[in-house]
Amino acid sequence: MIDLKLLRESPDVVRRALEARRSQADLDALLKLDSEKREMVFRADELRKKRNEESERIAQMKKARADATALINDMRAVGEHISALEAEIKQKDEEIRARWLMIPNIPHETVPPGKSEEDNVEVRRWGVPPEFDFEPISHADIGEKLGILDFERAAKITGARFTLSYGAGALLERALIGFMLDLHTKRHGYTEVLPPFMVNKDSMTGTGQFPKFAGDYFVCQPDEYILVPTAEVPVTNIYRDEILDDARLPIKFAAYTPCFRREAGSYGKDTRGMIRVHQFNKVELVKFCRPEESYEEHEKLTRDAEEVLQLLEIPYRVIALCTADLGDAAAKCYDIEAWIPSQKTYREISSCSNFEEYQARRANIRYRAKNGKPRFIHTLNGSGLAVGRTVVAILENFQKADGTVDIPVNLRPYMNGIERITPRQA
RNA sequence: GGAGGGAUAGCAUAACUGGUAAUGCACCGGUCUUGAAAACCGGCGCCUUCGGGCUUGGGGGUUCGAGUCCCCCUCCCUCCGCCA
Repeated sequence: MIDLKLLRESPDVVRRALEARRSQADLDALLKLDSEKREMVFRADELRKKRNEESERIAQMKKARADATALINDMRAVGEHISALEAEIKQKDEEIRARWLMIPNIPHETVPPGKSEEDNVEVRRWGVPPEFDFEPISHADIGEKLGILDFERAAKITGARFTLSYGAGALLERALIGFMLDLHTKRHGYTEVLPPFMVNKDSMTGTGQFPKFAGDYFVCQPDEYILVPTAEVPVTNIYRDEILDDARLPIKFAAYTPCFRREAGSYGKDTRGMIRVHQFNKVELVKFCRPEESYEEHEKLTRDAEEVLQLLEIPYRVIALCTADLGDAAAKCYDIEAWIPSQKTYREISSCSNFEEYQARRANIRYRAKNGKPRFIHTLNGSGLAVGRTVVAILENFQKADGTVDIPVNLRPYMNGIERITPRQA
């Protein structure tokens, strides 16, 4: 949610920012509704002022045992007028909020301008893609040959785009979750949190998924709870409608959750394997910090996520998303992409965003600043990392000609000492 | 699922038969001071066209006027039932 006052006072600044993201949000309609509502609020306030004054007189008259009937009748009419105005204001407010919630965030000045994802900018690269003296195969093929991944039966149990893991495959997921959580809590100072895996609509609205992208998620009937698409939603909403103490900032959480996404509109993309699935595991990093610190914290958060890949010896690059590719809620975003040998390209494995006040305004998360006034906090988050895609990266980058897969050295303690995955004896 | 109790500002506590939210602590600014504490003054939730208006978990209703009376909902607590 952007600052309405900014829109009111500098509409052109907002307009240019939204043009940079190729947004079609109707700012004029919102501005018109806003000024109409403000006019009505002013009129209602004047009437309330009158009613407050006259009510006080009625009380005095009654105390003096004088007849207040005429005044009471007058005030009845004023009360009806106020009620009518209030109903109009409420309706106007709903229209305003509906439009307001659809307006994306304003990109930060350091975000590269662009027309499409083609204009994203590579910021840095780490590691060298491995050379193979054989043709590397996909993680799906590797996993099935090793007997640790079973997409056919996953489809039987549930449907397309689900994963079923056995033995070392299942252990690998669990090991990565533990490895990532330990790294972020012990070395990067995050507090581990295990949130609910279902959330309500207010939480989805708070972080920006609702109402604009409501079709992208799984909703449980009849309660209408939503399966979390990312831990960002439950964890950011921990402090919804709260005012945080300045001394506690920044607050840093690391959370493991499964993530559930409908992946509507991605038919035909990544149909095989576990790159794009309806349910995957992820360790998410979430920060709440003071506005003046959020860009420094954003860089740090990105480095925290990168370190996972470095310790796992997986080559990657960091991309700064351009204005056209930025998610609606983000002011700035880095994607981290891991090298995927079978596709001979880098694929997204983490997305690290600074939302500035956008989510805080929606979720009403504030902190008490040094001057004593409550201010909107800045929220950030990033995958640290997507576990399923990390499994993909390990299987593919560490594959051997004989079909076995080495386990990165730093992960072995979490793999019960296993150094290499060999075919499972079913 | 059933029965009962509760929700007031960051926290804690008030508000006769309805009369327009009081007080303490914490915090911020100021006065005073070498500095600090104490004391005192102001602020301490939101909006404002700067006149004011709104705010007692949320939403309706009654009333000239609702923290207070009525209805619905949410959450928390206690007990019963069910359950991993």
